[in-house]
Amino acid sequence: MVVNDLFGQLLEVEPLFRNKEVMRSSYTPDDLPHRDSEIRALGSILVPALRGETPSNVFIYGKTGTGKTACVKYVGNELCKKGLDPDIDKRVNVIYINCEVVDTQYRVLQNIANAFVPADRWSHRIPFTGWPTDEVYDALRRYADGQTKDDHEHWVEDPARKAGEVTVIVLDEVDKLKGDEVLYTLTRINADLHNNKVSVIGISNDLKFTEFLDPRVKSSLGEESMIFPPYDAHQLEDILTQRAKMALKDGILDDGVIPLCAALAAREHGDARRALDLLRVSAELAERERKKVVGESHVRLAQNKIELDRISEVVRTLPTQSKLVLLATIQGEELNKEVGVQTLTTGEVFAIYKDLCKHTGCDILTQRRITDLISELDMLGIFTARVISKGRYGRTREIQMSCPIDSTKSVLAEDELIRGVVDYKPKRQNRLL
DNA sequence: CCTCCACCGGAACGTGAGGAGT
DNA sequence: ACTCCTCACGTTCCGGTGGAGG
Repeated sequence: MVVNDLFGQLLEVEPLFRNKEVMRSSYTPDDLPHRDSEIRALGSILVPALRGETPSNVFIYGKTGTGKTACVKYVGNELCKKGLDPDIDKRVNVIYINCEVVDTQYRVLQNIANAFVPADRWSHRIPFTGWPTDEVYDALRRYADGQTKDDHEHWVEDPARKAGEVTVIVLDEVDKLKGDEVLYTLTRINADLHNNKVSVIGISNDLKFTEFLDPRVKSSLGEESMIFPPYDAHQLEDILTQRAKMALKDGILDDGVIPLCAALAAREHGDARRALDLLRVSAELAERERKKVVGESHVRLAQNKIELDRISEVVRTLPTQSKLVLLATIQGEELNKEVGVQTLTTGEVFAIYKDLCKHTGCDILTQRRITDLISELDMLGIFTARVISKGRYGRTREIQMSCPIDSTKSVLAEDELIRGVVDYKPKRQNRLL
């Protein structure tokens, strides 16, 4: 049967959203609830920029979804705006780099330098490869110091800029950076500048990150440090209410929806991103059902969907050997269920795993290695493995799946190597007890 | 109280891929 | 083109261990 006017039909669905972008975590709202003190603190650290003095470098720490990035972006914007005020007239450059995307020394320097290149001078941009790193640094230094390239590619003082300008470089997720030389270079760049100043803001969700840093970097980056605490359920409610007002049409949320989203997200270390995702997915699900109102049931569904998507993604990107271990665990559990036993041990998983390797032609890793792979899968939350002692019968890990078996299997079946053995029936081991 | 199972998990080392320096 | 280094992934070796059963 041919579907008549497929998209026409789909478009007829009454949308519940007014503006979905607002619900994405990348969106920076004009008002950040419950972050006044952090915004004030950051503002007072950066305010010297408006007097042409160098603000201290700042290191910001906080778990995911605590508003670090949003606050920094917000304060950065305000800072730029205020600098344009004719009474003040101090240009401030705020350059934002996400180190998870831009993770090498070269690319960080290149990105920062290119932020100074005006749009009509596109050809002056530094290529993403090809230059020696120190030349990129030199270009960055000159740009930051108020120079620019003329039509003949010579460095000249930029007439549009004045001495005393401050550049704030924001390095989000600094812990993802490969090597700390960039940090060393950037925190010391002021020694090479004559007219202008640079200060660095590092953002991380890993508090231990600084332990591994070169002590010199550590002290200069940590001149000031800030910690963003997680939101509690009430604060999350306020955030959700504020965003929902902008993103969703009026009166489409049941009373319990926002508190429920907030409570669920608060349980997971007060992650606002998580709360917003929950609310957005809930509304999407309701919309797909062509409902006019989002109910608590949609939130529950959304939570399952998010968790399922996460697991699927993790399983999909697992290395082959880990997939085999996971499959062995699933099959061992199914086998045990038939017999009415509930504990699955490392030894059993390893035995089935060896069988699977033989059938697929994969190398068989040692049991020691498999122990580590089992720990990793445990950490990823795919199953739980805890060490127990069975007295006379030894000490081992007790492994139990903690995600839906059928959907996990179908994700595993996407792997060509494994597809042939997903429905393999392992032989029963001779087991005591 | 001691034994002894069946594995845990630390340490040291080997290997190959990929980057940086020269 | 060359070496050197680092890193991820695995192996080998081995001391360590909670508690049921004797």
